Amino acid sequence: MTETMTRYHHGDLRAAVLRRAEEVLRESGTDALSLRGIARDLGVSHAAPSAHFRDKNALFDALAVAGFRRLGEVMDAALATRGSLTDDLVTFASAYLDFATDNPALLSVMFARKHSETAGAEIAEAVAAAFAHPTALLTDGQARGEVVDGDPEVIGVTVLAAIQGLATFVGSGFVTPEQSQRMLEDVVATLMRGLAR
Amino acid sequence: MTETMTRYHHGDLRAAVLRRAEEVLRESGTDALSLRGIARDLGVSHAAPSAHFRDKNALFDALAVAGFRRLGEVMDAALATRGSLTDDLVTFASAYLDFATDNPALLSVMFARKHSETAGAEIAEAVAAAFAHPTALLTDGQARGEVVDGDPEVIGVTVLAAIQGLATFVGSGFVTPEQSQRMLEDVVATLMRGLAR
DNA sequence: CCAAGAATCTTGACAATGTCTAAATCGGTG
DNA sequence: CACCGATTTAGACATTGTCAAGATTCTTGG
Repeated sequence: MTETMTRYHHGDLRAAVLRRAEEVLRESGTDALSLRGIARDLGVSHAAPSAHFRDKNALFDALAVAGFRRLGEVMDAALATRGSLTDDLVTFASAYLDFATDNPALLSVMFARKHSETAGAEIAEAVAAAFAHPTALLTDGQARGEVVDGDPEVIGVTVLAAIQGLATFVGSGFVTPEQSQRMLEDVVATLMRGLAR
Repeated sequence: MTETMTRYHHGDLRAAVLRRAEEVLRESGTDALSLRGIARDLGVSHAAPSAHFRDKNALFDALAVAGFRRLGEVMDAALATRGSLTDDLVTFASAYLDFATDNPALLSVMFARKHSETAGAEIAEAVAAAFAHPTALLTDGQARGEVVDGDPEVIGVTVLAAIQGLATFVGSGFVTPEQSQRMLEDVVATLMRGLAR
């Protein structure tokens, strides 16, 4: 950055590329992301990243994996202390929406449909880890008798889908971050209560 | 209209560009979409589309508007005949997921965050029209005493978010279209029943 | 009817980008 | 210490979005 620490050629590229790529994504969006631009910012030649990322798609794949990993960590941290099921769901959704608000471009990369076959497995693993939480919350809730019976996986999908939908609305700008906090609570309350009378 | 378009130079470009752009989006995805490629396919010069679309972003904006309009029509058609609330919700969700399955790239364009200020209003209108249905369904359900009381807007957001989340999962490939049909029914059932016990 | 004037389309040019190839440079290992 | 693989560089190429004139067609007012 400001520091001209010109190690000869080498440094920990790949990590540096990933870091800078996420920055660009957050600050300027997806179209502003160019391999040459990143290389320029890092002070390496334009083809240097190709040693670590075969393709631009490979970079996107790596960004998606890193994104899901970080999302998982964020949720782990958010759910470190637990309360009632409703509270926990709100906490979970809130953490997710904060992530979506702070990284809309990254989120759309994560849910892009271009992942290579090989990266797909890695991504699927990270997704499973990040999305295991609601199912776990529901399983616990069932054990405490707070939650209706049924396959926690199935019920978890509903919760996950609702929150993911909200995240999409926030990420696409149809809902402002301010509105999202209220909506989130409404959605969780509605989910808990159910629609039928 | 069955008339072949190739008049002199002119024809109904703009419409032709939009049509071809949707085709490319459906058949080859977003990165395969290039203004020059479309112009080539239509047999016009590479700069011809610029008369109708200032930017590539302007084309994306127009695609998003057209997409939401068509989505609204699809839902109108699907909900022409009505049944029980549960059936109607399944019908609605099914129509949405079919759309998402058939046009994943278009869907991601529709929910991209790059819409220009001017197109934003047009899009918002189309979105409101397309997404008014679940709220209407719930209002009717409330009138019949099938649905819990409360602001239909608020409850509608939950339904919409859940379905949108499923659509995202399908569109990104995490869920196959075959799985989505079962999930959809599970999600609607869970929504109706509620989580609390 | 016809002459502007606007809309549409073409041609040419430019910078930027992703990607490929060949050569140079570094680090570690035998 | 020499060698080999990993890393980086330099150069080249096709493609793309965009801009600036210029040509062509359509429209419209006098």
